Amino acid sequence: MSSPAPAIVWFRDDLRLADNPALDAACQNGRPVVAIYILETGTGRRPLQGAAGWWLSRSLRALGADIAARGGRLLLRAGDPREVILSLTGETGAGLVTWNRRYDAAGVATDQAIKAALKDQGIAAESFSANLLREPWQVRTRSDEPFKVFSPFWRAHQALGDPRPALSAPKRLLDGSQGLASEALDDWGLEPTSPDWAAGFSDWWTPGEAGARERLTTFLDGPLDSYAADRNRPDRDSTSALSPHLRFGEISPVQIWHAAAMTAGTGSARGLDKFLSEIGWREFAYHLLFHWPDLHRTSFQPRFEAFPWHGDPGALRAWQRGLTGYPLVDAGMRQLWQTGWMHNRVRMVVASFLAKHLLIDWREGEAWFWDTLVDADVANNPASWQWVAGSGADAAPYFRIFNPVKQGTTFDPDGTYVRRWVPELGGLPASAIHAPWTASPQVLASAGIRLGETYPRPVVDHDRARQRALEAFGSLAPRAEASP
DNA sequence: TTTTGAGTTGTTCGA
DNA sequence: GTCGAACAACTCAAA
Repeated sequence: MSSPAPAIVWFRDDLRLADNPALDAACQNGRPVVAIYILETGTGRRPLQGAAGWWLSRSLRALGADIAARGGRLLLRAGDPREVILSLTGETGAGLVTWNRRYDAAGVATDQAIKAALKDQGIAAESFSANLLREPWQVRTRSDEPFKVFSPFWRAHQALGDPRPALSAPKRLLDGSQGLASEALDDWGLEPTSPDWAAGFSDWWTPGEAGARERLTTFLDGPLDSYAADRNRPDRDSTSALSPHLRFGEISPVQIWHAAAMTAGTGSARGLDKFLSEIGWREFAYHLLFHWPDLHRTSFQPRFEAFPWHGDPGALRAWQRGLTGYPLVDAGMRQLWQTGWMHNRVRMVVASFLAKHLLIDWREGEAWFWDTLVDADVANNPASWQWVAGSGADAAPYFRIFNPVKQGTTFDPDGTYVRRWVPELGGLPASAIHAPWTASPQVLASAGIRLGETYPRPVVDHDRARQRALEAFGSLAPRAEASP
């Protein structure tokens, strides 16, 4: 008896073997599997770059090893997926192609085109829900519209019941890739060489499915209990730090949901609810992206398209480099640069600082994060930036302007976080660490600090910047309907 | 159709 | 030091 025709499983933002419906479907009925990852060009999707490229490279390495350990092989090819997939079906005689869905407009359009082309050739194509708890079109208001406000969205989402059960990983894979060409990961140049700005990343991260699982376990066993309060403390390791693993699908929200619900004891109900609602915000961001596909380019509230942003290259550069003179802002921007990640509370502070203190277009900040975050996410990143800037769905009101000094004294009271990332301020006492310009000359001298030389003076004065922002934002026309 | 309650994460001021 | 109000109305989503 000859073996059945192979199935192609196309890995994208789902670099895992467990709870992978596309993989699961491909290897049913004893089918040989051809696993492929495509470095995509020509489809108009946002190019993956910078820090996320580093992560992708490491994650593909891990996935390739995991697949090999089960007897299979991960093919790597670069190009237009509409051509690569069709070429591969010709090379293999595959009768089935499977993948897990994505939700950005260019990705959806690409997938639809490929599905239609495969059907024309009599090849089955199946796509699956894998990377969200619910598909973005499943959650609707009573009047059958998409949601624009988080709380009712999340209530309606939860009212749909528990997510589907998680799938386990296939134990063995029948390799259908004999004789097929694969490119070499190193040739893709995803990891930097000179300068190697990612040199410190591997101190912090273990990309891949095993690393994701370990991170989840560590979080559930410890910080989850006090998550409701401690999640705001950048000086503590109190968040899950799962974002890059989720970004690349090394773990699924379905797996996280079940594991968290299973682990949480009665005492941590608040921590659990809060944690799951953060997963909910990710769901909401994808809901928004699916229904408002231009989310990263166009303000959700159209009136913001008329906002007089300041083009200020010097201030932008100071922000990017962590040289604004506000220690909490600078600590965050340097944590981002050195680790590819930033604590969520600090993300809000630095984003508010860019959009409100500096009046720089949120798109500049979104683009910088897109380049420097290992978790750069096509939905979360623009949705969160628009939320902070005030232009987004259910956004922060414009008069909510974070005071970087007050945020520092509240959420980093001892200055531990600032000292870790802005070492030149390390000698300051906690009373001055968030506002060095208020320290006496003696305190500065004994800490070895010369303002304007070893550490910058503030690029803007908080009170003046706040007034300026209130006036600028207050002059905006009233809100108009955002249309999908 | 109209009404109504609600709406992630803040800061400042003055009593 | 603490507390409530002001900041600004407006939209969303359900009843």
